[in-house]
Amino acid sequence: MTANRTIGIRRLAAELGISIGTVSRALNDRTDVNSQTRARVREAAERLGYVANHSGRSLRQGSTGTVGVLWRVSESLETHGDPFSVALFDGMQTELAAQGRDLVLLMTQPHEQLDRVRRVVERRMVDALILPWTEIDDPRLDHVAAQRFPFVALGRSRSGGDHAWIDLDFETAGRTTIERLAGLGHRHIGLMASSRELMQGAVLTEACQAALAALGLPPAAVVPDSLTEAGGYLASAALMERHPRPTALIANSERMAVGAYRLAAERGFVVGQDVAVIAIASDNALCRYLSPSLTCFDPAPFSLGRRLAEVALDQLVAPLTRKTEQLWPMRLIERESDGAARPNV
Amino acid sequence: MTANRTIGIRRLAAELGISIGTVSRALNDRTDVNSQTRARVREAAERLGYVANHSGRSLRQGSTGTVGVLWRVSESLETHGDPFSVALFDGMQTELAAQGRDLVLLMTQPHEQLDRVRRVVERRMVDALILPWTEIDDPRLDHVAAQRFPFVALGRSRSGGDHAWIDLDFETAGRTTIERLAGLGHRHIGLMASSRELMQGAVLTEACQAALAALGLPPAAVVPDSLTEAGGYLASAALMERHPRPTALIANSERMAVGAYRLAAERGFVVGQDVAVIAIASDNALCRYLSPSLTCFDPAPFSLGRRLAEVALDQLVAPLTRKTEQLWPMRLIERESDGAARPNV
DNA sequence: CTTGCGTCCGTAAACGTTTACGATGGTGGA
DNA sequence: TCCACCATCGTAAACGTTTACGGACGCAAG
Repeated sequence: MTANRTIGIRRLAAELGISIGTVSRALNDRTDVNSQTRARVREAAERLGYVANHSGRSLRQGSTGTVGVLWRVSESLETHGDPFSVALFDGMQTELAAQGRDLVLLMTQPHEQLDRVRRVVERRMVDALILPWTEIDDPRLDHVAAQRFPFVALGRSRSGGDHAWIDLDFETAGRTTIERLAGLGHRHIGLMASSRELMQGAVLTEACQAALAALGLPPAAVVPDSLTEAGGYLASAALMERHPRPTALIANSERMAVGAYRLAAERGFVVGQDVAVIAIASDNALCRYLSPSLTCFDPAPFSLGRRLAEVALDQLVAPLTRKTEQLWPMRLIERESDGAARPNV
Repeated sequence: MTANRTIGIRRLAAELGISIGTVSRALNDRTDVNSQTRARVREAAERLGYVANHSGRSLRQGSTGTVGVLWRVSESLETHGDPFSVALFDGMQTELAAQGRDLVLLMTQPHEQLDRVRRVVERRMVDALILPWTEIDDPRLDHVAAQRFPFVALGRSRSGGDHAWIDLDFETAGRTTIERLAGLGHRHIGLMASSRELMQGAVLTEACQAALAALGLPPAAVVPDSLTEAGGYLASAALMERHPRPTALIANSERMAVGAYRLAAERGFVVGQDVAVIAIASDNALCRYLSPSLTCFDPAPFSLGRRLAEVALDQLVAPLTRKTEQLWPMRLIERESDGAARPNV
């Protein structure tokens, strides 16, 4: 193993006594190259460990062969991680790798998100963007849409024009949850929604209220807060002060549910008996090992990631023409945290 | 907002009536440019939204301004996530952003890791690599070291020559754990180590045995398995068959501990009373919300991430000369899963 | 024998930067 | 007056690819 500099295409061409054009064509599977020379080139490339330089290639063809996904990492950080996102990314990576592309994870603090998007778009650091967790008015979407940059959003939004999106089916999940709780005899339901900016909070709230109205039940008491444990603690505290006191709580994240568990324990309520808790959120190990285990949903995040990557690549070939708009189903996972309603104290 | 193509440096130069060389110098804070022209260029760049193209720049200067980190995502995937890694990455991102660089997360399935490293190194897709979770004989380290590619490993290894590394201080953690258990009266201790390939398993095992020997206690029974819940279940099952039966179990990951919890429940043992459990692993929400809550360690992963990024950049400026070798402390977090020893049944 | 066509390959021009080098004009000292 | 020097800027050559264009050659049909 010589300690030489990286081997380039001309070094390889010189080695073979042919021109760099032919080498490039051979490696890129072009038709106008003899199959025998192609084989020779392939062999030499393999033998010398040649791999095309990434910067050179992407400079020439104006594309990087990568798709970027934004990852807001703030609230994940209460030493909690983010199982849903991890599975999502794994799905994306798998799909992209199958197409010979790479996934680039762009971690950002929430307040830096727009700046980061700007830089990435202007510098053309990736070919397309995947933007998770849309807000009702989302400057990120507005920006990429205005720049005609290919992207797909996880979640709907008022922003970004009629862009491609996939969203979790909070409508069905909300209705399912309400019907389930109603069937268990619950009449007074509290909803811990996400903070007001997030689109999913609005969608979920509307879905739940509509389902309650359809059943002739009184509307839910809604308290928005952040999707964190602290948020769930505060929201549930506010809800449990209401009269009549809710016998069931719906949380928009499993961490909020954890906060509600903590509050319930402090107030002497037994989750699953005195108060039912259902999380309209993605299942993970934490949900299983809480006691009582938490009833929640499974959105099959790996598959969702694959699909998102697929749509992102679609946008690449025909930006803004193929508008995917898709609701993604979530399967209910029944556990122990929700039970029949008890008469209020 | 015109729907024009991306604005390049010559467009910007033309707009100002000066040459592209001057524009480039102005934006890159070179000395040989009039401060007045510099200001004009700055203003125009801001106004027109110019940002240097990433491919062009990195092609020219032979560096990408990014640092890559490998993320093996297989075992994280039992819908669990990976809180430790997330915090680690966040720290890296923070440190790199402060230096005007970017972090690139390279997700890979375990069996693809070496190929991925090869491609990334050859194509010069990043300037340096951070390689977590070293194996005793680690082909990834051998490869990057042979290519003289700047990198830092999280964990020691027999491979890679005398490369830069930072490792969690399993020695101290192991000793602390053993002394704590011994103090509680435990005599027979079972150790669920990682699978044999991983370096940390070997280090931890040796540390525990040494600490036991120093106290005059019999060596621990060691059963290696994967760092997953399933692995913990199997390992603890094997350990609890031993005679004398261990009154305390040490797990090398919090997921292994979860597996042990499950086995204990099935066999009618009460964790924290019949059997003590300590995880020599990074704390997270799951550890807190298990019942009983899990005694484990806090390695301050955010700071660790920052430090790793720092060392990676060190390698960049002086590859292979500044050899950082650092043990990273872990703080014990006392919870409910370990208690005084009971006489065996 | 010419013409035409198809196959294969070499030439060279891009892609958007950075930077070594040289040119220009002005200023100060001898 | 002349020379040296400095500040500032333009020119052009890289960086490593891909690809449009055209040339060379062989072969079949006219």
